[in-house]
Amino acid sequence: MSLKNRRACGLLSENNIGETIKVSGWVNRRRDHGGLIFIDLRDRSGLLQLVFDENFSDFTIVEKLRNEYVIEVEGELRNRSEEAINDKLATGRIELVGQSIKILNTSKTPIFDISDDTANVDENVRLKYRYMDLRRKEMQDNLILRHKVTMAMRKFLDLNGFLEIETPMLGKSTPEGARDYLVPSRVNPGNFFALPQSPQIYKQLLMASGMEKYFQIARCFRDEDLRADRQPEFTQLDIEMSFVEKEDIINLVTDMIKEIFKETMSVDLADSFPRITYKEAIDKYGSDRPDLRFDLELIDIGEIVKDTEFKVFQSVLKKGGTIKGINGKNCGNILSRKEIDGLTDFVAQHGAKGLAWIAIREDGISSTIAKFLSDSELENIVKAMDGQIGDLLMFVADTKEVVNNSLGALRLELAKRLDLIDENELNFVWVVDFPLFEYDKEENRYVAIHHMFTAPQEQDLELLKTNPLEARAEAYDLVLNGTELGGGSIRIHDYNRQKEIFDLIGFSEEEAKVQFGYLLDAFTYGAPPHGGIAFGLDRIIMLMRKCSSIRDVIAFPKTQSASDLMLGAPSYVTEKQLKELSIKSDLKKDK
RNA sequence: GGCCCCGUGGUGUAGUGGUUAUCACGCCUGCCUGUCACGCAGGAGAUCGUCGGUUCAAGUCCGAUCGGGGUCGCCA
Repeated sequence: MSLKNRRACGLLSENNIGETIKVSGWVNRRRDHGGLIFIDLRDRSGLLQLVFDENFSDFTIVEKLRNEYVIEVEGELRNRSEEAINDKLATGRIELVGQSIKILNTSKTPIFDISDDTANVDENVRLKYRYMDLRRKEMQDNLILRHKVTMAMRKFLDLNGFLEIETPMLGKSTPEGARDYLVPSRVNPGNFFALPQSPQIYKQLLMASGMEKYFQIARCFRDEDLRADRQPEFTQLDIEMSFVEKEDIINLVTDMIKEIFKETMSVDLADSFPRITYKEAIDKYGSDRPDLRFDLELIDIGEIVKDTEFKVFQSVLKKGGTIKGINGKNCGNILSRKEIDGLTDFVAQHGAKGLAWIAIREDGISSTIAKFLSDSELENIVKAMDGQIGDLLMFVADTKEVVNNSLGALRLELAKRLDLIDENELNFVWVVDFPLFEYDKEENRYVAIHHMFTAPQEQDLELLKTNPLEARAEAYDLVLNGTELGGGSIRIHDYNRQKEIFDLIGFSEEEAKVQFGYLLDAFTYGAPPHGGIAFGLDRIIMLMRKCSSIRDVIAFPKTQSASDLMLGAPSYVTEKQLKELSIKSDLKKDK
């Protein structure tokens, strides 16, 4: 029997009844009735029930089959009898009667159950035996969707005139941004390449090259600590276009996202996504990636208590801080005193020194701070926050940053506890009008919020000279359910403008030339106006598949300590290798 | 670097300082011709992550360490 003419298990149907068919795959499960054995055969397309009875010439081979053996079987496809139909299976109305069988490979007893849909196996084990984990249907579906999404992206962008262009992995370390992964250069001792944190500069140079419309499904590397949605290497859909304005890019990628959801999940999204300014997002939700599936808005009560006697509020306001509250609807009834104390610990993780609260009860107000506030202040606060009986009003008074961070996080936490989130909703929002800079107190200078090639908004150009922190950028982020899917900007394409920005973030002319001379040069040879965006592919797939970590949509991900449990990477290398690279380690080797 | 959680047969788990360390699935042997989480009978399988401490006695308490996860910092 040759491997040719193999059919896909999951694609067979009643249309194939009576045909002699060859299938091959893995033994998903066997049911041995003595003189009759059923095998659920699994291949990538699905499951098919095979039947063998004791009259079959190679029945002794069938008796030896175990889970995950790889077999090839030829036989006749037939209808199951009425009572034997299994509605849970796509191929539940048919079965293959085995007429010949060959064991292509045996398998040790699987470490965990491949046929079980639930991934309730320790992630350690799954990662060490990743090739087994990836046999599970859930994981196959994740990678299949990922494939479909990238295909849809390529198709959409191709139809819109984009060129897919590869850029180098071995590039140059640049200041700002994340920590680089470095690669030593053997032929240039003491010199290092950096793996790209993103193809940002390359794609701008491609615009200077006249490519006009570029995209790449690009691997990016950042040597920072890991999270559920952060891996040291991850994939971006990277896009850049010439002769465009912000609206062109927003419109294009809105259409692309719609197309992707339609084509891969048959989901119809709205024609356009709502927009929110950065300022409004921070003011109302305490985050630049607000989850708008629920309300729980932050309310500033600074104005109400501006003349308060309450020392804590007084001193915060005097120092230019902020006092905001959030109304935990009905929380007064739901949360115990202990749980409320727990929320205090929760906001403390985000820097808040305390969580003041006012519980509105049937019999009046219960509060940690009521005694420090006047009746009218109290009344106005309750009114401003629409406090009803049963509500729990919670407040943080601190610097603007701490207030927004802690209440933004509390908002999400409350939504979870109060079960306010509709898991099936797809809430897209564009966040626009980001500031160009923020102030870094440690380094005592401005730093770019997006990156230093982002163009300022036309009407804010004057502010660059007077009050740079007020200047807004021509930048935009696309947020889905509180996760930043992607972000981009219109770039600077003018030599002097770019120098001005470098100057503001404290780059000397000298330094700018050394670091980015080639880019500045490019601007002097007719670089077109351009802009673009980049999307986190892993995050998109994670959200589409409702996974809790991008590890589940990456074939071979790394653990939180950035290691690969299957390969045992990273690992020590030989002294000879290091020597060739002119590298010395100051760590004691323990092997 | 900080905080929090987890680590017990192959897998998932139970386990008030004193048990022969619980149960389910899986595995092995035998039986079984319509199952699909097949069934029935029997069996094997655990240095309780590692090291140290407290104690007459530690899976259990304490400390350290290793591994995994969540999160803050960090991630333009």
